[in-house]
Amino acid sequence: MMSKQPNISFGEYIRQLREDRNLPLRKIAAELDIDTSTLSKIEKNERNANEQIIERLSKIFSIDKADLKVRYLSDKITYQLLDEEDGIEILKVAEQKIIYHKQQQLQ
Amino acid sequence: MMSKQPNISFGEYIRQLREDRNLPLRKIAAELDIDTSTLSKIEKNERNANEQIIERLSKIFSIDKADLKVRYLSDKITYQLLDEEDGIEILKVAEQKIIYHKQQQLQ
DNA sequence: TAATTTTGGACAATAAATGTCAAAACAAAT
DNA sequence: ATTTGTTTTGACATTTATTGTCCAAAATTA
Repeated sequence: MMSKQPNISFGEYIRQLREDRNLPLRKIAAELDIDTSTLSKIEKNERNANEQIIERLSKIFSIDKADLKVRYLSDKITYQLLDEEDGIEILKVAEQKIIYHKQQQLQ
Repeated sequence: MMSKQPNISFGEYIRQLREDRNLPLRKIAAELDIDTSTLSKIEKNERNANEQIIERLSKIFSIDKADLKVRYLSDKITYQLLDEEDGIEILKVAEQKIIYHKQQQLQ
């Protein structure tokens, strides 16, 4: 389970990591091999990250990659359901379906 | 809460509704104002439905629209997380985020 | 076998995401 | 207040994904 600040967004989280270390966008963007402007947008949740970016961010900041991925994907799902009436129930049903599929995979 | 067969997919579900009534794709597709082939693909989860289609399906089959939407969106989320290691945890975190946002909206 | 239904592939048109750049806005200020 | 560095914003071309549509083959049923 994630320990701290589960309700901070993915973008806010990596911005926090970066600012804690007093690093400019320029530096991290270079390490990620993306444009400064793209990283700025990722930190403002206006652009998507991807597997490679998450991988590299986890290395740069020495954090768990799986944890970062959870933050990223949970954000995306949250965003998809934010305007839905039955967001919570949709998640519950999705959970049952995933459990069911996992079960099927074992057979 | 949805009562029956929560683990059947959206496509399988509406196919079942249709076949229970012995109706051809042609007829339902006409009512939905979409191509027969598109409806076939929706029933095989190879194409997306949308708000209008869900709305009309719920009327055609006299079922609850919200329920149908839960089926549809939970399917989409399930599909997104099916290959993820931490699918369940991602959903839990998303749930917390949604609850948090809902809470914020009230203030 | 004929009639009907269903499927799969193809295609253009539309929409969404991506990578890139340049200029504007902001902050350091000392 | 002008410089210096950072961040944000918008624009744009390119790529990728989705949509609507048609048709022919495959499958099903009569």
